Amino acid sequence: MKGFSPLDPLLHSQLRLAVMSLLISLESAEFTFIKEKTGATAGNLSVQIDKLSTAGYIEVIKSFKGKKPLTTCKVTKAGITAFETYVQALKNYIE
Amino acid sequence: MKGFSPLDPLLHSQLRLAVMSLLISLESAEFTFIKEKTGATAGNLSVQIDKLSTAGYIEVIKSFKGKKPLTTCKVTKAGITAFETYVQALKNYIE
DNA sequence: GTATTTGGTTTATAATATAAACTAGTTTAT
DNA sequence: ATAAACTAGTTTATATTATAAACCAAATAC
Repeated sequence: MKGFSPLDPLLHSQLRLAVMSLLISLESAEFTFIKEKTGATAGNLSVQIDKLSTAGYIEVIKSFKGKKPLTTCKVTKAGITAFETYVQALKNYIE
Repeated sequence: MKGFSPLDPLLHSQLRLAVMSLLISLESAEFTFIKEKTGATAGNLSVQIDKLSTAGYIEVIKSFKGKKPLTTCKVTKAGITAFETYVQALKNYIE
């Protein structure tokens, strides 16, 4: 019978999962790009990126593109591992 | 690029997803059985079953086993469809 | 009889997600 | 040069969700 191992609550969120999914396939991405691709509001995205960053799942790099502030996100080793673990756990639920 | 179609919030919950997963493979199951398999507390399970039932994803049948109350859950057609849709959407995030 | 267990439900609290309001600075138009 | 509108976010407040604690009624065990 199935195991139903716990699902990392940090990843079990539509927006955070989408962000991680994007970052894993792209290595790194800009805030505005992620915002577009996910359709999230800036506020929500800012909060969720902060959570992923605090958890050490992503790295947030603040710089400037010309004179405008630029926030770039990059997935970390820990983030990739967590994502893979989450996906494996999920499979117990959906297969 | 990936689509990130929305994930049915009713199914995007660890416990409710586990309940649906169980019911889909077993057709129907008793409250106590689901409680054991999922490791949920009775209170939490009661609430989540109620939500799935209100949504029409499961049918809840109340009867008696001898003299004790017996709650049996059965997945509905709508529930199966919703689950399948959820799984397809999820694949955009995790593949 | 009374204490405990079974099979739950209801209600309260904690956690999360989301949106609205705000900050700081830039570009554009007048 | 200054006001209006835009970019790129952050902070804070609110709504929603998840979870747990407290409760209830009946049955069984002592």
